[in-house]
Amino acid sequence: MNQAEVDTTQLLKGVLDLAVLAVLAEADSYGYDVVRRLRENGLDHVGDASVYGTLRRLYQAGALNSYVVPSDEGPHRKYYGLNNRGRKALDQSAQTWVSLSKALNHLLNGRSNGHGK
Amino acid sequence: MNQAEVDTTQLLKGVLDLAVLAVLAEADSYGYDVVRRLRENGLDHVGDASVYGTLRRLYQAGALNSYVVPSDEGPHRKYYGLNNRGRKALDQSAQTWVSLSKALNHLLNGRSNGHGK
DNA sequence: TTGCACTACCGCGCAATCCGTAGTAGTGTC
DNA sequence: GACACTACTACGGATTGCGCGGTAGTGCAA
Repeated sequence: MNQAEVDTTQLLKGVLDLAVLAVLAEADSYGYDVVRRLRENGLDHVGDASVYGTLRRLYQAGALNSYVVPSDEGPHRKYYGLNNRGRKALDQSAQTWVSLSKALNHLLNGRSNGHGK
Repeated sequence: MNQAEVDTTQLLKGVLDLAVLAVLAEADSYGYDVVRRLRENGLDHVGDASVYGTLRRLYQAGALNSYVVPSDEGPHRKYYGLNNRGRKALDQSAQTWVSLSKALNHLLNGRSNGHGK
């Protein structure tokens, strides 16, 4: 409550889309698996519901196409994959990210840090 | 509306706190000036209301102290500065940021990009 | 005087989105 | 029948940035 630190949650807010897009760029995938890959890549605290939500949003935005694949070891899987729009979106988002990322790092380095205990 | 790109707005959501903290780490400042510095550093689209809000939130969270300085060329200025808590918060937030930033970049580089345009 | 621009700050309501919890459903195992 | 794992969905809650508009003080020009 009275913590002033930035919460991962808040950071994730703008970044999840990008992360999911990036994961899907590697290979088509379904929700459950996306969550796993995200976690393997350092996004530990991602809730599954967030990912499913993101997936659906991106799909509705026209960035993904999807197809259902019956699974041999569980329920069916709803695969998602990038389409043209998705790739463009990834490209743009990546740029936006990089530019903001640079700005932030610049600000953080502006600190005359180094006397850090 | 039907764009799938990441909006700067959403990215800012998690980052504004950090950015403001970083700016204040350089030197005490007041809202109007923080906005200016943020913009000079690449955070172009920051609304002033967002900054004032952030400042107040951080202050209420106990990360900042503030004092009013009468200005000779306009209204008074409400200065804000980092205190101990604020520095710690900045430190922690910066770490969180770096770690997420790394994860993201890792994901983005995972792309076999490079055939760019 | 009146009007305008600039500095400086604040309040309100909106919209977006991530989370936690819980629920549904299919399969396999004990 | 109970449980675990896979896979997806629904719902309400909380946070937070934004746009718009308002209040004030100063200085300049007409």
